[in-house]
Amino acid sequence: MFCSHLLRQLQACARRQSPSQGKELHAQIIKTGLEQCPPLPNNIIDMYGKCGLLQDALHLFDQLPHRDPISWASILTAHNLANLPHLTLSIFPSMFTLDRLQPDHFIFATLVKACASLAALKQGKQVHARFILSSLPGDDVVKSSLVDMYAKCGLPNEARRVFDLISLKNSVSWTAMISGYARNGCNLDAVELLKAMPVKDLSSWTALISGLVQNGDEIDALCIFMEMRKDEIHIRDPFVLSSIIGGAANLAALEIGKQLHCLVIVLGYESSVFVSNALIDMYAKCSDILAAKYIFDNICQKDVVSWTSIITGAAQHGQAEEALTLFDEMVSTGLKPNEITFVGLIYACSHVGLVSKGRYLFDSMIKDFGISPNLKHYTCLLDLLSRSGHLTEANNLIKTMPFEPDEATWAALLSACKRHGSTQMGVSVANHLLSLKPQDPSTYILLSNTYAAAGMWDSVSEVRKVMAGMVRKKEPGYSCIDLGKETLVFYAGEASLPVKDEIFGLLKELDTEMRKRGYVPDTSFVLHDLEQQEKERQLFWHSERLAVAYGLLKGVPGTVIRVVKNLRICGDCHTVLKLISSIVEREIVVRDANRFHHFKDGRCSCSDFW
DNA sequence: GTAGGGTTAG
Repeated sequence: MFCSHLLRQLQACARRQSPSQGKELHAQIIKTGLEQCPPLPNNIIDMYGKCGLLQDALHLFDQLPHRDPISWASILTAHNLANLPHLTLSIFPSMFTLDRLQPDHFIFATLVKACASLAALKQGKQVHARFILSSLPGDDVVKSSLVDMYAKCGLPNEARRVFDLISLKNSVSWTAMISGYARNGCNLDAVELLKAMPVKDLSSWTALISGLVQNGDEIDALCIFMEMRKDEIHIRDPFVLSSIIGGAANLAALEIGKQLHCLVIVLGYESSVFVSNALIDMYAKCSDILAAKYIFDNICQKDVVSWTSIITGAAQHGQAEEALTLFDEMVSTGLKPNEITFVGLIYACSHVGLVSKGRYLFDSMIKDFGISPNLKHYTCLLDLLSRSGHLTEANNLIKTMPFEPDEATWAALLSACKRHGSTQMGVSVANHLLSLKPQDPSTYILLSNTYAAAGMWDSVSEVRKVMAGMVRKKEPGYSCIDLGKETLVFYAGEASLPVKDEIFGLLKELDTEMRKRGYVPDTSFVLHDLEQQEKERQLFWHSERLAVAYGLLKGVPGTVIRVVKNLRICGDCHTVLKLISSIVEREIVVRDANRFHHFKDGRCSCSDFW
């Protein structure tokens, strides 16, 4: 009787996830002498796991004289909950060797989940095989977990094969499969499956929308979100909101982002930390760093993602001191930074040339916070060193770091070689880069200019040939401007331009004023073989200039002009926009494929390096 | 005691 009362209390405590009450309850159970009375021990392990007290769970688990499959399921789940799926898989074999027990369907599902979160296909297949050979291959819950595992390993067709074998599909099975399709770019299959679902619930819509966002199909995600609103689905939890706000962030679509923020308020989800974190990131990526800070300041329970989002936001906007101050504040509140926090911090340092501070943070991350650096950390560090002229050190780093450098890593080094006039190293880096068959058009400009500077004309023409072959396949450069009442997309060149004459007139007028102030067009950013005058004409019609001109003509006077460009901004446009910002005394913010540029009073927040 | 849908990265 007393035992069942304690059992209920344990379960309630696990649901509330209250560690202090849990410990108290355990102490009470020890006092009553019922500690070994089944089923209490397994429930205590489960409670500790759900309250985030893995060490306490393990301590009790190790002391148990008689462990059963439930004890094992509880301790394995505790490891999954603590975000340690690797340990879930590595302690599992002791179930045979130590206790001579066989896994049941609960344990299979837990193991598959661990494989899914690690995207560990090989181990996932091993668990799948063992499940088929076990005496319980018909369990639908395990099958749903397998659907998710195959989807997360990038095999939606494998996932579908298992999905079709589920005898009684519930909301979880459908959601796993829809999410799997959407995440892997099978948008039509995902939409079709949602339509085929007998009872569509909020989870299935959320799975579709967030999968599309994760796969970079934000426009599709927004369309589906509007369809969901039309269907009058009750948004009973904020999952879908944080997803779709992330979509607006990736598109740098400020007006849509603001509307979603309104929806958050209307639906009463302002207090969700997930939503607030997504809003911080959205406003930062939409270049409204003040709004991002406002959201951040108003979060009651800031977590590591809140801090990392605002630190990264400040860093991307060139506010390095602010980012470093925020970091100190974060540490003083007792929160532990994660690996992403350090990417933001080193990035911040590299943009203002704080070399020793950046190096210090890199070392401190390893020594003081026990975080081992990944490729992004090395790329940031390399960027920091090479930007500030430590080219030899940077070159050594790229050769000795324990990761294979990718296009962005080499391009960062090459860009620094160019800036610091190191032709010899530039050529050797360019050769590496070219052999990687780069995807980014601006990489080709960089390569061509490097070879041209070294007088290697054969290599220049080779670069141009490769470039000409791929340019038709690549997305053309464009710039968007959002004026609230309308959003316009401008492509380079003068064809089919709205208010063409007015734009031409304004740009011409500005060009005259710029030349008075010493502007000479830098045609090294034009890759095609053209006469000087024609090259200048090409620059004149670059999409970012058209968008800015339109903003000056049609936007509310005095407001910030915000432009989003899909490629990197060209060097000549960078010079031009600096000049324009001082001539017209307006702040212009351009978000290009890589970073933000705040042009104000003739200067840019990126310190002329991008 | 098990499975799905949410935020941060050059």
